[in-house]
Amino acid sequence: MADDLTPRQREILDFIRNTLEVLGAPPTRAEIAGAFGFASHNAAEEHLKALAKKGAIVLDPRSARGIRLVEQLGLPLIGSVAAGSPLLAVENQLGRVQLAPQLFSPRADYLLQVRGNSMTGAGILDGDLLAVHKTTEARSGQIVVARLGDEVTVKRLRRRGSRIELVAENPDYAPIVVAGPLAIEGLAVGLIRNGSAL
Amino acid sequence: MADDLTPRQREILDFIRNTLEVLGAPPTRAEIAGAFGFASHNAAEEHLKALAKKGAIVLDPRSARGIRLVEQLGLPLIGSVAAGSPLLAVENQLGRVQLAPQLFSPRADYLLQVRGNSMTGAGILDGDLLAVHKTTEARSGQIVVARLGDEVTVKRLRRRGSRIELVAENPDYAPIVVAGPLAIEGLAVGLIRNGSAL
DNA sequence: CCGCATACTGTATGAACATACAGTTACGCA
DNA sequence: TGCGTAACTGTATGTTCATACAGTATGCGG
Repeated sequence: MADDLTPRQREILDFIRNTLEVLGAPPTRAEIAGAFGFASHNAAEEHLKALAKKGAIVLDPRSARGIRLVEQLGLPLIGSVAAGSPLLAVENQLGRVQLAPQLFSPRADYLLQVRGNSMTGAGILDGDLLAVHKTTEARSGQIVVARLGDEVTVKRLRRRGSRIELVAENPDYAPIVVAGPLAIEGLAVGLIRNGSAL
Repeated sequence: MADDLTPRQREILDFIRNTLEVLGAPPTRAEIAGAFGFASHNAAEEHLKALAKKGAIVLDPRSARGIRLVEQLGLPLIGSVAAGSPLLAVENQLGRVQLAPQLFSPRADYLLQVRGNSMTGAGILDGDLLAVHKTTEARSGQIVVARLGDEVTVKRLRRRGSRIELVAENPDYAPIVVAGPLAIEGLAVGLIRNGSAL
């Protein structure tokens, strides 16, 4: 969907890329119009809308120079999660990792930096980046990101009849039998290990 | 001058860096004020002015999000110089090279792509990028970028009494005795050779 | 030939932004 | 003790920007 751009739209996209490199910030509508000789900056606005609809850019509403190239968007990297805050809250984000979400299946929505050794048996080590697909549904046997009260944890989900367990992949950790409210935040769909952690 | 920042100014600079990475564009004054809890965005404005005065950033006047980090500014790369145009005119710039100007001493102001073999004896080959410090003063024996009428040339400056010569470092080229107007554009302070030219 | 998409001109409006000026408080320096 | 600088609050102003609406011209698929 992001590939079927018209020649003109491709030119606009290239101009945005170029402005980003030369100026260090995305262009305004007026700058686009100026560069292409448009008499009306609305022409630029409509090109941007078309590019946004086709998924090439994301527009930040009412923000000056609020144009973002999807190609350099990457995935948000979530570090330790502050108690009570939504997983994807800005204060939990360590930054962004340049990575195509489609590399995983289903699509990864964010990366979670794993803490602890409870999943070493599944090859998930301390410090690894876990690619997570945001969903509330998971089947038994899948590795999930779950929230137990204020705690966010990565475990394997087990349904035994009506009983739900979160099982660690490490003999040192006992399975957690879910009693209270269990919120599944997402499904593990991949893993990234930094060279220095090998 | 860009290093003697106060702790607070360093925090602001870090926030700009972070915003640039996370958002893809520099922050506005309001965003800075919001992030630091300032009640007045003028506090942000003054920090930006201080950072600009100390050379850490460059402010683009009246431009939304017009903050540029000097550290990622790089040096302009000058290619062939169009007759009659100022050396640093935009049409002569091939781009920018990510390089700390302080790498050279005195500080390099731009890079000039050398054409021809007149300075091979000094180890300056065709295609090399010559780091140039912008100045009009040079001592005898120094390698300078000089303008002779419409021509821009790189040669070694020689003063013999009242006579001024521009000497090539290649036996195939005869020294130029300066008669007409000589404008010294700059002083060679370093050299960069691209791997493919080795 | 009609409808629809692309690619614009021209105009308008309100919110976002940069930026100046007048103060205040605290701290180090001479 | 007084002065300069850093780090703010509070207010104000005008421009920059995003963005909507009403048109026009062209080409393409049905």
